[in-house]
Amino acid sequence: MSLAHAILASLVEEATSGYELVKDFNERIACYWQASQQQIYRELNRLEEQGWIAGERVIQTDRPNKKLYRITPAGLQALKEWVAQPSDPAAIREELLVKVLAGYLVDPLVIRAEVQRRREYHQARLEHYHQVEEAYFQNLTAAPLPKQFMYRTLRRGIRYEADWVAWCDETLEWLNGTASSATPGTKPEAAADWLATNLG
Amino acid sequence: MSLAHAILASLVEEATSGYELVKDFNERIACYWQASQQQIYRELNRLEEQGWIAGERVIQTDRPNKKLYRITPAGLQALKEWVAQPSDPAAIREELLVKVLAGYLVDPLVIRAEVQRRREYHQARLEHYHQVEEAYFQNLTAAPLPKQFMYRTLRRGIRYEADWVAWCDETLEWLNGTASSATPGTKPEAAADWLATNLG
DNA sequence: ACGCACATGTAAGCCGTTACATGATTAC
DNA sequence: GTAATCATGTAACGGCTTACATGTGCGT
Repeated sequence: MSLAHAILASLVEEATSGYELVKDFNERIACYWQASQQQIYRELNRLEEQGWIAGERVIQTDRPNKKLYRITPAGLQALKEWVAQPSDPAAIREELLVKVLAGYLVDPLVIRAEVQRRREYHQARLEHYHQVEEAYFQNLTAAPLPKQFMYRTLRRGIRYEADWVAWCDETLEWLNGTASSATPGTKPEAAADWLATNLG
Repeated sequence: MSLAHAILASLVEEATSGYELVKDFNERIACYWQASQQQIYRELNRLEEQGWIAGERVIQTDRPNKKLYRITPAGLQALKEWVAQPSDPAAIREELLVKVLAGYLVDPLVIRAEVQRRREYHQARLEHYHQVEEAYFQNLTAAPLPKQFMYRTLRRGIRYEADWVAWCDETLEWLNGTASSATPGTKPEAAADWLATNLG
């Protein structure tokens, strides 16, 4: 039920329409929580039924009408209680790494192209985050608390993207060396030597 | 359908039982793909129905009987085709960062304790990965290709955990400064100045 | 007339989580 | 006897993905 709380957290400071929330999730929230348009509209309906948010129809003349949602006292209370509870790390399910693991089965050019593509993706996000950082988070010591907490989430996004770029770089470097000389479809030999190791 | 392919990739080099696969997923695969016991057994049944793997009952006297699964030629072909296709980055849904965003709503001690807890978690995983690295990935240039590709996935895990530790450290440092002087339940003021910014 | 930004929905199906369930063998 | 490891399942539920669907108002 964390999507609900991510929405609540976004509604604390100002009333927002579903359409605007979708944009927020695509833009500034995406670095730590992704949600689709369909998910968001459904969750808004649930939250309203539950009384944690209240929607208000706003008639607009220059645009289609919209519905503005505000967090209710009950919603704020629920959010605070949820924030105070411990949470587990997110599960990781990264297709690219499954493909890297099986990379010896295909033409090395395939993996190299894919890692290169990922590098460009993360590099673009990183540059965007840096622009946001420069434009909106300069005088942090003078900024209000919510903004300082928000900066912490941006820092996570920056680190995450930079780290991916660095992994792509070291992987590309390796691919340009050893792997380029290998023949595709190389017969796999026993390589899982570390199978016996366990996580405490 | 990537769990299926993660399983296929694990079965290429050797026949494995469901029980062993569960352990593999908890230990060496967890750094890029997490799956529960229930998921794995269900997926093994589906893969066998589809003809991508073949199971064989093995009678054991010193232990309960087990079922060994092998990848079939059709399964290997399917895996190769899947690996050759491009894949999107994984979706991130990190509860901790939603809580950090709303951190100004609660006692600063709550967030600090939670970030500290996360730091210890990632630090422990990092140390484990480093042990695996030293024990099993020393002579990489002489190692067979599959092992070298596998090392790339371990490197991703090492980087990921180290990056989290570093973010926790910089966040804790900040929390020990500014945030400790703030009163809990501070009234939120307009802080979402960067709402207008868009991701290309 | 057409495309774009704005604005909000429905529905099917798959995947993952949670809870429950059973049983064999070894070691203490 | 009882805990730990080995070994394999079933079932309900909820969340996420994918595809489809509708309509307004502005600018060119």
